[in-house]
Amino acid sequence: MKAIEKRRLENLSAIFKALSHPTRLWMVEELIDTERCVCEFVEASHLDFSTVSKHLSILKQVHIVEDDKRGKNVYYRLEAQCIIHIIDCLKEQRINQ
Amino acid sequence: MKAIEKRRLENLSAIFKALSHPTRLWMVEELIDTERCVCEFVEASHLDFSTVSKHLSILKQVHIVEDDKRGKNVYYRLEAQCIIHIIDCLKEQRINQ
DNA sequence: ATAACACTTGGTTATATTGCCAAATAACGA
DNA sequence: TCGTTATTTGGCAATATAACCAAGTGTTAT
Repeated sequence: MKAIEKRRLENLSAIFKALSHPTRLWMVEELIDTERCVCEFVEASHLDFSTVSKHLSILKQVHIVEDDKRGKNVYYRLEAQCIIHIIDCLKEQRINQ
Repeated sequence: MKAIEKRRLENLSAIFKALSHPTRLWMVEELIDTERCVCEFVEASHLDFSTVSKHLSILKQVHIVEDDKRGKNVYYRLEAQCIIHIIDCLKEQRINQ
């Protein structure tokens, strides 16, 4: 396999990897209709601030979300709108227990 | 968070997790227009037979692929057709290096 | 039967991921 | 300025993942 093809597969799989954790998937769904600051995720999830921040940075790294700082807060919103369709599409999918 | 909601997110994230490895993504793309037996993936990837088999079983568990045995070979094909659109959709996606 | 082939499964080791805590940074208010 | 709040970063321990090898299963060919 060529190096460029390997790189393409690594990049694409990184996006799926970002979505492969229940918490991050929940975050993405939360961001579908509104932006949220980190503290809102912390409050709703009961996870540590650092944990939430790291999850969001993984989503940000692959451009699924984008952020901006306003005052003391950092607000996150969905950047990759196509994620909405993808999640919808996969909701049909069966899983073996 | 309710248990049923937790389960839903775990199931959905399992699908993304299955797609989150370059080798498995490559396999899925290979299966878009044709079925393939395990040995074809082994030959093309230079990975161990057991490694290839395990990757395929992860894809099978979440119903992305299905298989059937004919003679000595096990043939895999794409079960979740919507994966094609998903991969197309994400090809547009940027990644930070 | 038994040998060969095409897998799958179990075991082990190396590496990656996830969670928390503690410390660093940055903005705001007193 | 100093303290408080909001967030990020670094470090560590527990767990999960991925690779290989070896052994097991099932089918075909001799």
